[in-house]
Amino acid sequence: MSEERKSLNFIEQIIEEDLAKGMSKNSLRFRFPPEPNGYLHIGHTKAIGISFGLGEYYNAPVNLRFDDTNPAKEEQEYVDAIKEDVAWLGYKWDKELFSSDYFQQLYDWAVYLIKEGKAYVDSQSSEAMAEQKGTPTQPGVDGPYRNRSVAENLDLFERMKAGEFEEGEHILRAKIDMQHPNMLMRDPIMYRVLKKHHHRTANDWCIYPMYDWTHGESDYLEQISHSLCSLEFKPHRELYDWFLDQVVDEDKLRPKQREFARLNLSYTIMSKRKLLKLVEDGVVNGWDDPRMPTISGLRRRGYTPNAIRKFVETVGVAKRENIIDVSLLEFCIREDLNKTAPRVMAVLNPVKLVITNYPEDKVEWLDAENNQEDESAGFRKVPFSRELYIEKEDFKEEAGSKFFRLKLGGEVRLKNAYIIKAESVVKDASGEVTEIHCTYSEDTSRRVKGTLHWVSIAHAVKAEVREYDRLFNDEAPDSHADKDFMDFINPNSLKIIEAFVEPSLTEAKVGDRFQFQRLGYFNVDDDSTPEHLVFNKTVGLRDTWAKVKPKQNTNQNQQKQTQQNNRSAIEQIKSYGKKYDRLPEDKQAKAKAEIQELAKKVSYDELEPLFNTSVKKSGTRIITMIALGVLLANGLDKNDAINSFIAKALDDKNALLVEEAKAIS
RNA sequence: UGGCCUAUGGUGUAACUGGCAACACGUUGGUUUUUGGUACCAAAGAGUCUAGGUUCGAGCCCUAGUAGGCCAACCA
Repeated sequence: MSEERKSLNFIEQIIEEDLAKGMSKNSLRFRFPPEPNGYLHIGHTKAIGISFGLGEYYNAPVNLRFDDTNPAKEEQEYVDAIKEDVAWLGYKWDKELFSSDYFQQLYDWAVYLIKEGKAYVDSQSSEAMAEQKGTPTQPGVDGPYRNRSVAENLDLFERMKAGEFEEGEHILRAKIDMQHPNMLMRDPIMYRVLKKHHHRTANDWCIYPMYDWTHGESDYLEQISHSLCSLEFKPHRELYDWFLDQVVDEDKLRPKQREFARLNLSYTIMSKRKLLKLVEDGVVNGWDDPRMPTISGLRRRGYTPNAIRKFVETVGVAKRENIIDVSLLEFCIREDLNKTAPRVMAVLNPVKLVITNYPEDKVEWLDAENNQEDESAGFRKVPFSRELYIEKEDFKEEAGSKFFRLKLGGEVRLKNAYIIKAESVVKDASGEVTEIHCTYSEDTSRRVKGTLHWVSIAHAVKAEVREYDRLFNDEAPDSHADKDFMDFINPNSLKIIEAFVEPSLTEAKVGDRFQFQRLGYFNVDDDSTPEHLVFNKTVGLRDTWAKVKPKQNTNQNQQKQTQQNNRSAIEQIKSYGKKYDRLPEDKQAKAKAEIQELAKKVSYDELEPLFNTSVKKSGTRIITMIALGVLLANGLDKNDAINSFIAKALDDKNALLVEEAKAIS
């Protein structure tokens, strides 16, 4: 019995340390603080997963706090959508709170700061203030209003609150240090006048606190123990702490801000602003378009909360910039759906197949297993008849032995039904195959290589299938300085197909998820009605055949292959270097002989760069030495570079290296 | 007067705090299979950004570089 040690990420380690230092487990408290100015996306699921995950792990409360300090951008619609998304992911928040709940407290504290001489009203234009602020490499200078009297500041601030001034006339700033190396500390703005309707406080306020002034104090008011946010807030931490210093009571818990790297996904964008543009420009059909990386988009696409939570868990938490491959997300949804999605048959790109020895008016209702991964899923009936549809892709008149599907004279199994043999084809004027004529045999026990899905033409139901491709053609569409992300939009991200599905699907409900056998996972779209079924392709099955196909009929690959085999001798020698000095003696001797053989094909110019190999990589230096020995034996003259390489090796700690160096010195 | 952060296979995250660089995805083989899916087995792929240093021993500690990121909204 050995204790499994779960490796902790750096945030969990911080918490464990705090706990070890005496913090009570009961005082652990987290929060997820979205601004209600847009829809949540896959990037947010990481932040959600971290804070709510910690809450579940430590059985600690997690607040859902809407950071609603900018009425110009925020709307109730977004509050509702965010709540729906977080709930859908399966997380339960302790309290639903709003930064606007604290407007009065924040105001009172601001007045206190003014009285303490730590805040003042500035009455310049934003341009003038920006100029005084300096740049990251240049210090700022004090503005003309910095030393207003407390009385004057108090009077002005009260009048700001009373609505006596227009937007932009005055602001309240903290008085810190205009020369501070951290620009956020150069007298940051605490309040601005905004004569806007707020979705919760309506017109009660016309001054609104800024993020920095609000966030830490809100965390403190809620007694959040660990305030987790993404890396770009790191520079804010100093200010977060400064603001906290002004108001904290020593007896109360003082929140800690810690930062993690945000999630980036290849081929997608994560900025609310850019996502909004896709919606506004009609590139997609709304925030919940199945191509969108929003949670609502993924939900509509057929993703499950389980899959998303698994994904977030798998990507981990660290501090380095990352771009996660979409294939990981796809793996997570396939893994979940494989276990849960009922299998059905649907043909997306049909060709007619006639079973000539099957009676014309006969129909059989055959048993089909709903999900072989789940015994409790049971069976259903599917109708079989003389005329079927199969996928065009599944038939070729002639094909090689690697093609497991139907070809003339060949046999395949029809899933849940019989084995058939293709006898002949009917073609139209252009030579296109319009019908495949087959014979069937009722003996299903025989082994045949391929199995095809199918639908009975007479019983098939027409359905609209929406197939999606990535929205962008570039791996990181918004990371190009010289190009706009809109330049990378994939014009073919949506393909609408008229498909034929088995009749059991007429009973499918909006949101139901299926595996269309051999094709992928599909769910019933919100637009679907019993009269007009609409499916979204969530994700395809893993398809190793698709990878094999392009390789055939090009010998480019073969050329590549031979190039690989001819992979320069020097490369092969280098690969020995990695392990050489760790090899057992007999294998080492063998490797040495091999290296000496290969070295005959190596030129000095190829070898010389290896002289600079770092001292640590002794293996590489040894194999270089061996190869060099061969070159010298074949008549190469020693030069300065060679001499110094050998000299250095003779002084090395590695005995093997010294030995090889001695042999040729 | 610049400050701060980061650097480990193709990708992401580990390495019990100085002791054989592991796990997952992906890739390549193979076995099983009424899904070219799933499951299972195996392999390839990293001397841990560079150069020094400390140490019996460094991915981890120290020094100096290099590269990338963040910070100059009355946004969050």
